[in-house]
Amino acid sequence: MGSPQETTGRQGFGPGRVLGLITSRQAQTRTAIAEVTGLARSTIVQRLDALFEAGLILETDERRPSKGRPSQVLQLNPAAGLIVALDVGEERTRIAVSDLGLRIITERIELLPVGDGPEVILSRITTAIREMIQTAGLADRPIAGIGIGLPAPVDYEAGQVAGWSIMSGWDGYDIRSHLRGEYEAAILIDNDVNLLTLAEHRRYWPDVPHLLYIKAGNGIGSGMIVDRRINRGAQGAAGDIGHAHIRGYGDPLCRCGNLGCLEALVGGWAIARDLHPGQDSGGHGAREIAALVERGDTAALAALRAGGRVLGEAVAYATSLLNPNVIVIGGALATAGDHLVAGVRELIYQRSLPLATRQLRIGPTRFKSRAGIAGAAYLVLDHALDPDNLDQALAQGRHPFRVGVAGS
Amino acid sequence: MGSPQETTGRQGFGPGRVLGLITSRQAQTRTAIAEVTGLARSTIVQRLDALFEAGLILETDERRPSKGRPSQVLQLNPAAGLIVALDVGEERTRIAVSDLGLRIITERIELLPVGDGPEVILSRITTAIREMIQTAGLADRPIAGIGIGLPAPVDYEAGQVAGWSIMSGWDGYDIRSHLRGEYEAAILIDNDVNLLTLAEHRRYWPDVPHLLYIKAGNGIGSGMIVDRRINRGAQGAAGDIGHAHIRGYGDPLCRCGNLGCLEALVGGWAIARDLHPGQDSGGHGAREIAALVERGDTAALAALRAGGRVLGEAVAYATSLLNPNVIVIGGALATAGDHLVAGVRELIYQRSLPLATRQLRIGPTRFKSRAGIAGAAYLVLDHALDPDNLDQALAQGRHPFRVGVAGS
DNA sequence: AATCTTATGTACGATCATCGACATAATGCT
DNA sequence: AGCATTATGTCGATGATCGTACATAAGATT
Repeated sequence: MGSPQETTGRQGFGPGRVLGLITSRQAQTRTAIAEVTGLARSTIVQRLDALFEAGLILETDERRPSKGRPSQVLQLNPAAGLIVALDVGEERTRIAVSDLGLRIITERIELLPVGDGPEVILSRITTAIREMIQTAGLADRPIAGIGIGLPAPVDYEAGQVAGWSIMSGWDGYDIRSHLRGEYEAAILIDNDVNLLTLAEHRRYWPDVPHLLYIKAGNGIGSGMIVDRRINRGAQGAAGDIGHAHIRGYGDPLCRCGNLGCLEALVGGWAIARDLHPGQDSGGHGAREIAALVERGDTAALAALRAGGRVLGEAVAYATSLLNPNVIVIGGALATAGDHLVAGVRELIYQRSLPLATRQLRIGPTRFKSRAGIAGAAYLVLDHALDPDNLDQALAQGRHPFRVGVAGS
Repeated sequence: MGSPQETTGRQGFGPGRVLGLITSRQAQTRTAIAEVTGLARSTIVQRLDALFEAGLILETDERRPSKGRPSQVLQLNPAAGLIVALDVGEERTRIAVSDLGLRIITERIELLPVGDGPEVILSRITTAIREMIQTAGLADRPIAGIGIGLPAPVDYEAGQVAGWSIMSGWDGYDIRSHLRGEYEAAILIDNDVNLLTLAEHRRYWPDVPHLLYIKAGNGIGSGMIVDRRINRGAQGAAGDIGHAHIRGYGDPLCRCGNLGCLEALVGGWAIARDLHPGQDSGGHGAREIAALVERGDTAALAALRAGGRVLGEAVAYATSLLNPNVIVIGGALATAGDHLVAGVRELIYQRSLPLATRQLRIGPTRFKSRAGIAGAAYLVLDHALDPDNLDQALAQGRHPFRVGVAGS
């Protein structure tokens, strides 16, 4: 006991990192934290005092029994702040307000066609948020941040839509400035698939360093966790494989104007198109397929399985390139029975290298309909609880959730 | 001047990070460092004293002129330690000893078939290193680390070959333990293509966050820098695209036993096979092609260009997935004229999304034959100069290059 | 019920990092 | 040559941080 030089090596354990130990459940009692950090317990008490004073932590009812006095379990104070999570879709936007424990307090879905442009949409969203917070009687709680998922490539640093997409009129629009007038919280904007990926990772695979997420809905997209962090790529376009060209399946016309895109082969609209040529599914092929599978339509079922194999080609290649620990498949097509996932699995195990597949786990997402919102919330949480941000704010006596500089 | 709250926010500027400012050329004089860090100049002098004492930095002859007393430019002391870099190939191993400025002091190439197994090879390498250091009169200099590139998937943390490859008999062999008896320096082992990627990034594109490297030689491999760091994947197999299946080119037999691998289409041996069916190039197709192109052989030239287009399909898909800033193409095929690169470029600009390609730069590597060694050296340098390692060592009064715990 | 064991609260002193001030050095400018 | 200007060297004061020591709390054990 008390062997020398047993420090954790790395110094610099500010309040932020201590909070990190608590939220990550690595150490939740005072003595445990002292042991893990190697710091004196008195020092830890100092850190915790700062966190108590800022209202960031609470003592739980729970006590860990021991042979002596039981220890008090500490916890992030869920009521320390609100998280506003937005999942912006092509036609509908899901708005949720949750606490720091990611428990949703209010939720609403607004019909807002993104084509109406950012001014209109953002104003209506702002109104909705204000109403929701008022109605729920939460007006006094500080907002830890606003997380927004958009169906477009996003320049995460700049907080702007980064290029061509369904969101015409949004490209380059300064979303943060628009909302900054209303809120002085951090505003974090990301691509929707990235947020699905983040949610999946944080919720179900937090210990895994590399995860590949495939969204198979009406369109096809992907996101990836590399070394425990989202990879957004140079322009925020990483994961945009929907319009990658896939040889050998007859190059059908894609809605982007090119031929033979992955999406034109296995996107929901494409599978619907192949199931009953001539008819127009009205752009909601994925939902239609899901409905058919529900009814046990064998043609739809076979189409999904075949689509899975085509998708599997693309995923197999991505597997060779990225060598993930886990592949998660989401989107309307993935959750319509196990058929798409089965097709993908089939091809991956057939195609990829044994080394890369030996320990690879492939499966459908376990989220129902709130994955996007969860991702947006995790984004905010990760930012709000970031040790550097926190320590800086606490050192300056500033409230940790009030935005510091011009920063994100 | 002296506006309040102008601190760099992040505290914890130990000697390690100060050294980082110097080596990265962000701030090379005492006053400049003080400005950048926001710390008092006297504090910086303390940090520098520690670095001087450890022999890690030097004052250059260079002085930055100003209106008053010119400032002293500081520099990493290249003679503070030796870097041993090993580029292990299938038949030959290149061994280099360099200083911390990455200037090669001695170099040698040994004929060592990896098939002889780790015991034999490593023993002969050890002998060679000892001879080289003795002959060059460097026996008194500490070794900052030994960097090893292997033509196989490598578990970087464990320092072991991770799966099937040409290196039969190496799988799971504990390379570090073998060398640990001889040296007490850090021993860092990585896949050879990862080291090519690292070298390319550090030497030519240090400011770019995302880089994709393609090695087109006899085999095909790749490596990637994601957020300024190498992505090695779950089992160290990231980038292994040589045996990914590519549809639509007739599925020729690959040397791995499968059909239609990328390597079987555009690997050096495959192109040579197509140029003169029936003959056996003796396994050195890439060199043969390079020689033919040198002589102006039009058939070889056309084959290379066509190969570039096929390779381009794979690279285009990787581009969509990763959205890199830069793609560098290396290997014997890439440096044989511009034909392969031209073919790749052609396909990428045709296939990939405009957003991802608008600012994308694609080109051949500028390295000649020492890229592998450079990568191994950078690996060691990054480790030896890692702020956390350094600060810990200095705090303990330990020499920074003597290995601390059992660690890497 | 008394005792043991472990967690927690609090206070004081030692240590360390950091800073500000003053002295000195080296060049450009007049 | 002398002055202005900027870089650097050095030292003591300050303040935060940390650890030890002692006191108290709460349950387990006997």
